[in-house]
Amino acid sequence: MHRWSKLFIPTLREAPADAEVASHKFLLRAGYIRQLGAGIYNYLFLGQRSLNKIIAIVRDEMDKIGQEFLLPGILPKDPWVESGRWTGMGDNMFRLQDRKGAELCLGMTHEEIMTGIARNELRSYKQLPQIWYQIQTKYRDEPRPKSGLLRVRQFTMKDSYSFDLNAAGLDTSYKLHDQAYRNIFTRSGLKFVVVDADSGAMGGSQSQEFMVYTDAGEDLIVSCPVCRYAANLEKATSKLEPVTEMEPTGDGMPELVHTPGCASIADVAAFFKISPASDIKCVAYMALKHGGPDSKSGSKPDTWHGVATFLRGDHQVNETKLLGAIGAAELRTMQADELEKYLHGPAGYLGPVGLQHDAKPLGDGLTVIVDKSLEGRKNLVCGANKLDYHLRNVTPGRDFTWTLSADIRSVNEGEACPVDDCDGKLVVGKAVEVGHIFKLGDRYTASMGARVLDENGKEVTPIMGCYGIGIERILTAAIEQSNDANGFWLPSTIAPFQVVVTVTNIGDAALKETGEKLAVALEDAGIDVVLDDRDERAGVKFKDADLVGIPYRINVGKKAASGLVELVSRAKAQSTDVALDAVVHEVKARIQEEQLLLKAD
RNA sequence: CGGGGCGUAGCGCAGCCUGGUAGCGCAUCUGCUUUGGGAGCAGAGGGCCGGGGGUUCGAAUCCCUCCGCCCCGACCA
Repeated sequence: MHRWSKLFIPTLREAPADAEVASHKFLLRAGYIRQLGAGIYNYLFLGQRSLNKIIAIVRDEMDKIGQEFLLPGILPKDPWVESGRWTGMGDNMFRLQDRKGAELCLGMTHEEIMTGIARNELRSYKQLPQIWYQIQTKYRDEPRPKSGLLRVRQFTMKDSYSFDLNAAGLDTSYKLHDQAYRNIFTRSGLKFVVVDADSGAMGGSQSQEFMVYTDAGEDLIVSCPVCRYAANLEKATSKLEPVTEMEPTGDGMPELVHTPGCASIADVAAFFKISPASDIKCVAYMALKHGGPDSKSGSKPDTWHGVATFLRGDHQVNETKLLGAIGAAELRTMQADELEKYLHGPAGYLGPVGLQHDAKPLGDGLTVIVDKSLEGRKNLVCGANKLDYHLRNVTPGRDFTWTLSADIRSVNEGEACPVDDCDGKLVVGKAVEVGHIFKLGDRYTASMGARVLDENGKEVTPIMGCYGIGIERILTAAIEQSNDANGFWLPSTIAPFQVVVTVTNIGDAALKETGEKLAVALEDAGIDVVLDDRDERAGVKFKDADLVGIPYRINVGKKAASGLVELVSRAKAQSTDVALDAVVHEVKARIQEEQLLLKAD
C-alpha cells in the first residue's frame, strides 16, 4: 500500500521561471522530474512510475511482433566508421575516449550494432524475418535542448529493427509495426495522427510519423480537413492554382531593366506591378556532401558544393526536400564572396539566366535546382546577377536550364489538397512526434556486408526497417493534451496511480480507518491506488491531487459517517457521491469505460 | 554557432544604476489554535550573492574572464 505521507512527491506551488511549455511546468510542479543540466533530467518517483507503465505497454505490444534485446549504451567507433556515420552524425554524437585513447561514442541509435549482429549471425533466408527491439537510453547532443522532456540530450527510446529477405517481407514487418504503434498510442490514451514523413536523403522508401497535435510541438503537420491526407511539412505537397501568365513586352525576349534598390521580392513585385508568384526567387546554398567510408582513413573528407535554388517568389525553400533532391547532408546559405564566385552577382539581384551549371548535383561547379512550380511558366521576372538590375520576359527552359527540377518548396496553408478529386484546403498545425516507422532498405546491410543465402543458394542482402518510439514523449504529449490551470490528468493506463484516496481529516480515527480499508479494497480489486494520509488540510491534499496527474480521486470525509464517499473524475472535474461499498465497483467501471473509449477511437 | 536574457536561501523575486558586509513572499522546523480547495499567530533555522581575477580602506553592487541555464534565430538576401 502506497501512503502519500511516506512518499517523496515534492510538489511545487510555483513553477521554476525557466519552464515554458505546460508539460515542463507540470512535470516539475508535480514532482515527476528535476533538472540536472541542459536537456538532462532526474526522474523522480512519480515520473519513473509513469514511464514504467508506458514501457510496460510498449513491451507488451512489441513482444507480439518481435524479440527484446538490450544493446550497450557505450559503443566503439568501428561500426560507425563502416557505415560512414562516424562523421555523418556530426556534433550530435557524444564522443569519448577510453584510457588507451580508443574512441567511443554514446549510442544515439543502433542500426550499426543491430546490423552487425545480423551480419555475424544470419546466414540463411530460413532465419528471416527477424524483428529485434530494445528499450534503452539514447544520448544525443542536441544543439538546443528545450521544452522540458520534449527535446533532451538523454532519453528513453524503444527502437526496433527488422530484417527481411525482400521488399514484400519488409512491407509485412512495416505493417506489423504500424499496427503495434497504433495499439501502443491508443492504449497510452493519446489522440494521434499518422502522417507521411520524409524518408531521408539516404535510401529509405517509405516512412510514417505518429504525431500528437500540440502547440508545444516542433513539427509542422499539413492535413486536409476533407480527406484523410496528412503529411509532415517536410514531405507535404499540394495542387497549385495556375498563375495567370504575364504578357510579354517588346519582342518577348529577356530584357534588362534598371531596378535601383529593389533587393527584395516585395520591392520587385511593386516595381513591376506583378504578383510575387511571377518573380523568380533565388536562394543560394553551400551544401555539404559526406565523403563516405574509406578503408584506410575511416572516411573520405567531406566536401562543400555551391547550390542555387530558384522558385516562385511567394514560396519557401524546404531544406529537407532540397537535401533529399541533391543528396547532401547539410546546408548553409552562401556568403557574399561565394555569391560572387558562383552566381557572379550580389544578393537581391540573383537570377538563373546565363549561369553555367553542373550536369549532376554536387559537381565541381554550381548545381542549379529549379522548383517544379516554375516549369511551364512564361515571361517571369528574375535578378540579372548585376546590382540594381532585373530581367523580364524570362521563360524557364528557353532562357535558362538547370541541373535538376524537383519539388523543393514548402506548402502553404490554404493551398489545395494534393489528393486527386479532393478539393479540400490544407491546414498546418504544430505537433510532437512520438513515433516513427521507416523502411530503410539496404543502406546498412549493404555497407556493412550482411548477406544471407536465398532459397536458390544465391547471396542476397537483407533489407531493413527501423522503428522508434520516444517513451518520455508519450508522457509529455499526454500532459500537453490534458491539462488546465490546476494541473494535468493522465489516462489511467499510464498514470503513476489510477486513484488517490484522500482522507480529508487524518486526525479523525474513524475517517482514517475508512480510508485505509477502502484503499486495501481497491488494491485487492487490481486498482493502482495511493492513500493520501498526510496530516494536511483538505485543501492542500485536493490541490496536490489535482496537480499530479492521477485520473480519479475518492474523498473520504464528512459524508463517510452516512456511508458515502465522493468520486471525482479529474478530467471532467466532476464529483459524485457514491456509497462506500459500491465505490470500488464504480471506479473499476469508469476505468474500463475509459479503455473502451480509447480503443473505439 | 549568432542574438537576447538570467544566475542572490528549496521555489518565486527585490537589492546592483548611485559600493558600506543581504532582504521579502512561499516552503522548512518548533509551539498553540485551526481542519472540505495551497490556514492564523508566535518563534527559529537556512546564503563563499555561479567560479576566478581585478579596482577599492571596503564589492552582491564597478571592471575583466570563465562557467551554467533559459528564450529567439540558425532558409527568403
